[in-house]
Amino acid sequence: MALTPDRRFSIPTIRRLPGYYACLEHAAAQGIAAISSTTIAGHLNLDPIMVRKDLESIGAAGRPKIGFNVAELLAVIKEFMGWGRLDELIIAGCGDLGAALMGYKGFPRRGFRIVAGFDRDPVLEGVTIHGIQIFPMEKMANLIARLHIEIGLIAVPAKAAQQVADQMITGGVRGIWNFSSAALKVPARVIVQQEDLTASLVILQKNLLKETVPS
Amino acid sequence: MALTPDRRFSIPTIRRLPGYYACLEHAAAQGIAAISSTTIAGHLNLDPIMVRKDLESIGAAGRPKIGFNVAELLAVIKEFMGWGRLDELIIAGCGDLGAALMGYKGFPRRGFRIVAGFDRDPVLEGVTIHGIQIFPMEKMANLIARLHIEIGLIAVPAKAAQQVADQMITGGVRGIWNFSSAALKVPARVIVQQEDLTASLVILQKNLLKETVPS
DNA sequence: TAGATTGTTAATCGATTAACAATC
DNA sequence: TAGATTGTTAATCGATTAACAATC
Repeated sequence: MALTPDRRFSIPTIRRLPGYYACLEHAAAQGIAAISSTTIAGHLNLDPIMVRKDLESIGAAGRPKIGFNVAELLAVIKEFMGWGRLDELIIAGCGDLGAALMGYKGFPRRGFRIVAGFDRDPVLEGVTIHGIQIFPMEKMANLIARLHIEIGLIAVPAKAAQQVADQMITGGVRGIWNFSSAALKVPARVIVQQEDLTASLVILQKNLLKETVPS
Repeated sequence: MALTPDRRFSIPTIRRLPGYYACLEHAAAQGIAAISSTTIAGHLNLDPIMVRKDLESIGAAGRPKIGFNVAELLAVIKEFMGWGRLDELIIAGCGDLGAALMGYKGFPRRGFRIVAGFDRDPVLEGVTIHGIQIFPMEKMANLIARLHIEIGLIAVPAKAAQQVADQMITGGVRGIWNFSSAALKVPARVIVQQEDLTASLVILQKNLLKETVPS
């Protein structure tokens, strides 16, 4: 039996794609039809070879001397990133961070829709934030199951995160995007993507430090 | 002249450290004095060897048979991540996302303080969000210079991002944490850390997909 | 002591960079 | 055609994983 081609995608590549996309949108807005990997790389401070490798890995093809067709490339990235499809999410925790995520325009623009919010606080029950209704936490598992939601966002304090995760898993999510600092215990079949904004900030800081004190 | 030891830190390591920290805090709360790399790894679904390597790279030492001293390890991570120091930031764009970042409790807990917000909208002028005052955009460069701010957060729409970045650089920031999707053009000495939340979401999605269709 | 666990050295793996032939 | 740019194959680099000796 032939092995599935094992569609290999690398996480660094995925992280760079939004940059390429922004760059291409910019070019498209100026009516540019074709763009070279060198030009893209120049805008983003990257190696042109890396750009070509990334694009090749997602199935884009360019033409020697000409470069890559802008419209075509936008379409390929959009397809690969799944920005055409619509994916529904739910969010637990509608405090500051949760409310911001509910209103974050990047999600709908990229095909992600938060269909419901959940919060422990009874004051928020029935309230609508950015057009999304908030329900009591007890209803979460049931709603996840009924709507076949696959991904849940956790934006509750660290102390409550494990319990919330358990309820999400009971409902049937397969992936959790965890904005709390808690280290979640989940069954192997469930995937947790940890998001720690302070880590990003520290990386930036350390890079500044490196700049200041070169070896 | 001796080379500076070229303190090598790897970005993946930095991304994992908050997880270790959370795990250690949990252990500390239970009164556990020492913990093995295997235990930490088990909680976070990682390889114990990787945990040891990470800890070694930031200068932590354990003892055979015993493991790592919890309190000591917490201190080493805190020191390495710079969570003890206080670092001041400013933010441009006080809309949904900006306001959320201004209220994000993870920052003060980790020694980051947003000292001022800036927004184009005159309605917001003088308004205080989460205790942080908002100023008109025109005052940004001057305030950055006066307070010697080194890092600026950009949470404005993509279209306005470049102009805002230029003003930050005029003021003298050395690092920009860019939450907009715009590909910023900056001088070589300025470092941009791009944050694209939808990229994280796509990575989670792709991992779910991989789970479903194993080769 | 015996066994568990660290610390270190080597092997593997994957991502980035380089070299260069193919081609429009 | 000549030159620029892609696509591909090889080399390098860094991070992860493995093996094992040191040690409490």
